[in-house]
Amino acid sequence: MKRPSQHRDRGIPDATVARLPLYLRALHGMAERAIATVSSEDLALAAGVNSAKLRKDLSHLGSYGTRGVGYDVEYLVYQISRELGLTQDWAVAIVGVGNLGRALANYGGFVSRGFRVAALVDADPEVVGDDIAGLNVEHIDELEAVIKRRGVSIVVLATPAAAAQEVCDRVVAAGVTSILNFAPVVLSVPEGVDVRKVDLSIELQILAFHEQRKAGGPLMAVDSQ
Amino acid sequence: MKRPSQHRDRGIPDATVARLPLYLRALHGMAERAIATVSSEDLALAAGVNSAKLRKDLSHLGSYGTRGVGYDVEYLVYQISRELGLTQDWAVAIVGVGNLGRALANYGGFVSRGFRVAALVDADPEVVGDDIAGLNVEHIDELEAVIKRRGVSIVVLATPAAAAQEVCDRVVAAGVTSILNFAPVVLSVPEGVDVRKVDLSIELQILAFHEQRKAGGPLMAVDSQ
DNA sequence: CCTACTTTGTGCGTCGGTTCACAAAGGGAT
DNA sequence: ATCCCTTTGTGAACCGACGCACAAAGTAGG
Repeated sequence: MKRPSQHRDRGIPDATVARLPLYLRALHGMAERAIATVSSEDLALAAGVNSAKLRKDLSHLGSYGTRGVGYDVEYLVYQISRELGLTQDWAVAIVGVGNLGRALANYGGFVSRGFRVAALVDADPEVVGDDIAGLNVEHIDELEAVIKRRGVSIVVLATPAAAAQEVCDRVVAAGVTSILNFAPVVLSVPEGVDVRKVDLSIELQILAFHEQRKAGGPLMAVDSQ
Repeated sequence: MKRPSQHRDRGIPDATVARLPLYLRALHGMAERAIATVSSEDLALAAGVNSAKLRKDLSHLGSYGTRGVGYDVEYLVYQISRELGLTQDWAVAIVGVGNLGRALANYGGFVSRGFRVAALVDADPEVVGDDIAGLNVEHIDELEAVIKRRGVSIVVLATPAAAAQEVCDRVVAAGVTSILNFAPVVLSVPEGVDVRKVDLSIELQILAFHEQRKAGGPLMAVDSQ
């Protein structure tokens, strides 16, 4: 009982998954401007990728396009959202309410994509109890209780580097299997737990590398200043 | 027709460049703990990569290890820093002093890697003139002047999405060729300008995709144990 | 000096991802 | 209905990255 048209089991490449949110963002913009259908060429342009790549990416979800016409914007938004799991509501906890944690709590981009900041947690008694972005900051001692009570399934780590691994261990022990880590440390987690890391200074260092190349050119003789 | 191959191939793969900051971070930690030499195995563990990959990455910079011994920590720190261009001082301007811009201005990870936040710029008269992280927020009208006066070579965009492209155009026109973009838009820039983007909600969406799979997505195909 | 041991540097098979190019599929006009 | 035009979906070549496995190169000890 094999369906030739169904190849959406396990087989979506990581590189494709990483681009789906990009397409989704471009599609949302088009939906707002009341664009009904879009060609792979135009969508690729809006998302900043090659059109062949876009078509191949979308083909992994199924055949949602119409040859000679393009893709229906609304329908594609729905299909990608469903594939990414954005049709459900995700409760996110932010641990570490420093400058970054605060910025994240106030960041509008989360809410608009099916993510709900359900809890803020910190260790500093100075900030525990504060109201930030309409949420009460809770104490780190309550971490496990908060996760269970609020049904948190994704944790954002915005703690100092030194505290990240310990907090990570605790949230994993509490059943969380998806972590977004802003602390500049390599977290070690058991099999089955997903960690994605964002390191702001790493991005700058990569830019610096290329900038240095550009500035120096083939002859790197201007370094004495 | 193939390009004549350079004797010294200065072309370091992008994947390698992206990992060098990771190695550097691990090495700094070791230097602080007074570790003099380190094997590829240990360093790879600390950086969270495969040891063969690490050795191959380092071999692109030169033969800085000693067989049977390992790598000299201090020396390797210097070599990687130099390769990344971190031995010089980079002046960074942050445009957009909202929650995120504020967090970035206060983020310690920049300064410790050779980056100096040299200017803060915003359009809101409410925040222009404020002191944040020891810096005076300047008005967007002064953008070009500030870039020139402070020798800014890297710009961090933390503006609303709607303003990002216009600011981008202006900083590019002012001679900046390296941009770190936090705004959720695809920037279009001329050839020769590097843009790296960080989109917080994209990372969450990727996590949600995998989380959905784990939880039992379209098919309840949960592995036993 | 010679032997035993450690660790680097890399050749090579493999794999995933990107891109090209085109046949297949649909719409619209006549 | 038939022809022409547009655009998708994909086979296949290409390209870079990954990781195994091993020879080369070094240390240490007798």
